[in-house]
Amino acid sequence: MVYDPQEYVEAVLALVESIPPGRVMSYGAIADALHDRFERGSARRVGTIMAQWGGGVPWHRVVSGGGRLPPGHELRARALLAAEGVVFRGSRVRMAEYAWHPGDTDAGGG
DNA sequence: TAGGTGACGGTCC
DNA sequence: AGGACCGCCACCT
Repeated sequence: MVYDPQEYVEAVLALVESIPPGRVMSYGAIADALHDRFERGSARRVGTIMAQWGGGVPWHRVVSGGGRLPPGHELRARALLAAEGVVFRGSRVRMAEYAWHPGDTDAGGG
């Protein structure tokens, strides 16, 4: 299996773009989902990728495992998510309701 | 080849 | 609810 870092980056970005509005995915969930097709990858790597090339995708739908928003973009992400109907639990997203993974329905927890 | 770095994740207080 | 600590891992220098 030939592994190219650039290819992994594209896969991450593609997966982020597939996240339905009003739904979120954690860095770890993304890494785990891609772990099926890439032997390399981790939540850390996904975070680094988002920091560098996340500008062209719905980055606000990617949050930490605990539903926390990306450092430096908390206000921005919060506003964007709120506009999509995401309800916050303090300063965190309620992962139990909004967590999404490939293959799941696009309907939210409601 | 070795060392530093970071949009993480879970635990402990 | 908030903050500090350690473990993890691939990428870059």
